[in-house]
Formats: sequence, structure tokens, C-alpha cells
Amino acid sequence: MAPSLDTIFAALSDPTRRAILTMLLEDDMAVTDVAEPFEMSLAAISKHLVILANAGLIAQEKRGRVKWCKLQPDALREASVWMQGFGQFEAINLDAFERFLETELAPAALPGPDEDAGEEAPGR
Amino acid sequence: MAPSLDTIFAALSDPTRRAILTMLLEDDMAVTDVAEPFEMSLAAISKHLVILANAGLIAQEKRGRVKWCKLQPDALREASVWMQGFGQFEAINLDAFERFLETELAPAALPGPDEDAGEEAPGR
DNA sequence: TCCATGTTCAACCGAAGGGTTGAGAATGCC
DNA sequence: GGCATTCTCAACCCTTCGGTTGAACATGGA
Repeated sequence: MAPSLDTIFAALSDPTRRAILTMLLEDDMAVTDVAEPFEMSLAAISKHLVILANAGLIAQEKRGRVKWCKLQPDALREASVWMQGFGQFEAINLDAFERFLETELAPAALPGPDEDAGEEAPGR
Repeated sequence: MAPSLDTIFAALSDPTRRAILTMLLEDDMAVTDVAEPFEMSLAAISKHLVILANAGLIAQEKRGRVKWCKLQPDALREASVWMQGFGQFEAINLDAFERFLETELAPAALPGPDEDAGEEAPGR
């Protein structure tokens, strides 16, 4: 099922989970490596990852013993579209809209780790 | 204090609160009028409005007996900025936005299709 | 002044959230 | 096979959340 906005925003409301997303922006990671910088149990991180996966924010793929986590920004995109409707509803920036259309028509980029984010996402 | 991303995303994670924001997109509303289309108590709606105000998503101003609620999209923009680290969605897709508005308004967020609020503009 | 209207407060309730611990279940390596 | 590594499951604990109800507070109008 497609993750709902409920699930997406709830997943984003926890600072640990946002930090995990920021880490995954750099590279795909195994569960143990995701958990390493946090001062909480591995089981807790595992739960957080399940929540992120249910929200469609990450994908998890098991290779051997190791489960790899990678960012999946489509859900974020949905939520962003919903939000930006409030900020720019009165005055639509036509230039920005045209730029959006271009990115819409462009081939969907595979969410690889080598994506140049340009600017690091703010932490908490 | 500036509302944290925790607070903002948590406020957005509830369908009732997102429906309220959508309603306020049309016009400023009094608390009673906000509560009218929902099948829950006025006190519950009042709590939701407090949560939205604490998140900086709405502002509340009391004139006489009536407390008017109005959208305050700055907090949304802040959260939107955080998200932009994860992808390139700097522009708004109006079609997608309308789609989301429909999916938000249609199912269970608002009980009846006859949401003839009929509220008056705050200035008078 | 008395009463209706608009909104919040306080106490409560059940469910969900975020954390722990300990016991598994897979898998890879010797 | 035996063992370490990786990750999840299950049971619990405590707090927060979303809702209710009834009372209270504040204001405007007769």
C-alpha cells in the first residue's frame, strides 16, 4: 500500500529518524552501522528503520547477513508537494513552476548515493 | 521559541489537523466554525488548534468572544526547506497539490460533503 | 442583571510511541 | 559442526496522544 501522509509525517517527527535519513543521504548503510553513532540499543534503531520503511522513506534490502538501508526520496517528495501548497498558494512562482516541469519530464533518477545534494540537510 | 521540526512534523501527522490547515487555506475561521464539520467534540478541536499554534502553523487572535484562526505558512516553509536536502522538489505541482487536497478532504477527514461553513470574514 | 454563546480547563480513559532486555533466527567463516 | 555476527521478535515499562465529559471562564446582548 502507498504510505499515507499520516505515516510519512509521523516518521519525520522523530529526531533520531531524521538523523538516520541525513546519514543515508551520504551513502547506503547496514543496520549496525546506522545504529553505531546513537546511544540506544540496536533493537530500537531496528524499530526506527521499520517505521521509516513503512513510510516509504527508505528501502531495505537483505544481502547475506546484512540488511542494507537506502534512501527513497519519493515519499518525501509527496509530503513536500503537500506542504508547499500552503507556502506558495497565493503567489505562484511561474519560473519555479517551469523548473518543476523540467524535473518532472526528466528521467527519474535512481536514488544513488553519489547524488550531489549540494547542501547538507540541517540536523536537529 | 521557534517551533522545532519535531513539533511541526508531529502536528502535520494527524489527518484532522491537516484538514484544518486545508480549511484555513480558504479563509480565517473561528474555533466553532472549524469544529463544525468534524464529528468530534469542540474541546478536541480546541486541543488540535493549540497543537497547530504551538507548531507555529496557525496564529490565533481573540476578538471579543471569538477566537480567529489563521494560517501561518512560515513553519511549513521551514520544514519544506529541511526536505529539500533530500531531493529536487523546489517547485509546486499544482495538479499534484489538488490531488492531495482531494485525498485529504475526501475519505474520513471530513465526514460530510456538505461542508457549507458559511462563516464570515474576520474583519468587521 | 440574567442568559446565551464561545472557548478552554481538568480529570479521566484507552491506545500508540519510544525505549529497554533477553531470547531467538539466519547467515558467513573456520 | 561450531561459533561469531547481524538483525528481529516478544515481553515489558513509562510517557504521550487523541478523545471524552462536565464544569468553568469570558464576553455580548436582552
